[in-house]
Amino acid sequence: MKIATFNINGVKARIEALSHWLAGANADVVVLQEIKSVDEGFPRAHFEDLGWTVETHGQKGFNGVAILSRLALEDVTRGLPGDDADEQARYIEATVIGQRAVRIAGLYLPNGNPAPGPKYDYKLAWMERLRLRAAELLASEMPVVMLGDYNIIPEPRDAANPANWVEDALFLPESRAAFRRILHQGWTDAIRIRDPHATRGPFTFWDYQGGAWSRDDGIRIDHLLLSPQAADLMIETEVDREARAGEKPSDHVPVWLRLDA
DNA sequence: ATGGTCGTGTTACGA
Repeated sequence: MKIATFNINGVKARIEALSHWLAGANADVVVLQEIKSVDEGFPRAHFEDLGWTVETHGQKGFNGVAILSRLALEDVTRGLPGDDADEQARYIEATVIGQRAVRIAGLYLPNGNPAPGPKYDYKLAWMERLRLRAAELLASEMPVVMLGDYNIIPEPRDAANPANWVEDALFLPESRAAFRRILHQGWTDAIRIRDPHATRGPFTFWDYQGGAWSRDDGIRIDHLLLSPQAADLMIETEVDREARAGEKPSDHVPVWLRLDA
């Protein structure tokens, strides 16, 4: 089972780039972030005609997440538990039925800038809610893949120029500590453990501004976290870096893994 | 030193 995450930065603007990547990737499940669309505005029929089952959790203008799957989905839930007043569409879960059942959590973690401020407070509160949900997912003892745009640069080696990020919500010590607090529950950072001693990257995001892509001034903020039962099934994991060089690209690239499931 | 690029849905704001 091949499972991917892709922050597409607007599904309507990215139909061609996304369809092109899907045609070559041969993924079974894809979680999308920043669809920037309400559910009724998502080009559902386009992807259904290409053979995908589509589940969306959108809102007007910003944010929004979705799941595309070639395999059957069960028990789809929308929204991160823990705050009924939170109206931002950033979280969706489903169980994918392959050779085995795998629980998938697709997330778009708040950016949090500027920090300090209310947006940063919201980011940290959201991460605490994610920590509580992550603990429940681990307790299920299922293979679980919790993946998406975490808006967290875990370590200096995950940025080409870490000094540029020291006051940014993506890299502040409190943000990184909150991410580690979740990791240390027992999750595996798939891309990192593939190459534990890497000194640079691999990056998953390059800003549109200032020629960041051409200078390879990137950061690693899209992550795949695996429960122990999922980590035991991992075969390979990769960043599809070349997607950033295509026509009208997202500022993020897809990251994926293959499970023996 | 400054401003720089996208997408959405209007011409502001979030990233």
